[in-house]
Amino acid sequence: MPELPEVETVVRRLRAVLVGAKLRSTECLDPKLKSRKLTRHQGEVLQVRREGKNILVDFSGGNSLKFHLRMTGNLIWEKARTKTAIGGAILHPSTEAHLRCRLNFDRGEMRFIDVRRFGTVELAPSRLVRAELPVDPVEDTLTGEVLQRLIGKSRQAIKVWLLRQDRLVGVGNIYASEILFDCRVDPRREAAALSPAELKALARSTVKILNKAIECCGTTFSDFHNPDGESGKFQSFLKVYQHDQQPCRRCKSPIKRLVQAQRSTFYCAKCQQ
DNA sequence: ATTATATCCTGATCGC
DNA sequence: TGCGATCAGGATATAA
Repeated sequence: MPELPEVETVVRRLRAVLVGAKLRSTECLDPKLKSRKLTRHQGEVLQVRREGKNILVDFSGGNSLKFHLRMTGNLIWEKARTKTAIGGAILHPSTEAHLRCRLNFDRGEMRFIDVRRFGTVELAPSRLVRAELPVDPVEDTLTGEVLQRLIGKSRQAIKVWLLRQDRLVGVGNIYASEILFDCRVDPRREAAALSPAELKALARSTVKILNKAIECCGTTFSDFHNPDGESGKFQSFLKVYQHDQQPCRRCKSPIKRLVQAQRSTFYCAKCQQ
């Protein structure tokens, strides 16, 4: 489930292989994605970057390909091979079944693979894509004061609020639970009711957990892989997510699961107040 | 204005 | 062995 760390992992790898590459053609296998604009697009890649959970591939000529992986999307890079008698790249059968889009570059092929087909790709002018953004929580610029301003008078539970991409981009369901465990804040607390000290701790934990996850190249539960097909490593550092009934790492009391806004939340009722 | 809910999809898993 | 029900969660459209 790609959240900010998984998307950042993809962006870093794609940047290394795509900058300077020339897009020759694009083939959409999923009719849901097919657009004339997209399939006619060509050009040289200037940059690959991330805005929240969006992946932006900037092209010469002022347009950008904008990908969103949603739940199960993967961007896989297949380096061009020397021509063989067989010719063309060989696809793993399970991969082929969920191949939605293939982008042919001069130096290889990028494949957009997505089991549940929630993911999106569109072509948009780069400058429009660069519209003003919500706060990106990777940098130390996320402070308690900033959180306080963003939260305002919101009465949503803090766990639900953390998932709001219109205020703070990048946090998803897995990291929201992990962040709140790290700073010992109860996920059911009303956002606007958190004290300045709690907001400071929340800001610090958010930056800390997301950066740690980026270092680990993300979390792989079932679907996520980087463009080289490798899994993330952060799943071994998860302390509450999917740890229902297991002893808390700090106090040994059983981790609880609850549902907020139709999403699972995991927390320790004793540690998190 | 904010907040809650239904929807988009498919595969894995579970109970019968 | 299979069959239907349920769950997984990012973001948006719609409802309240």
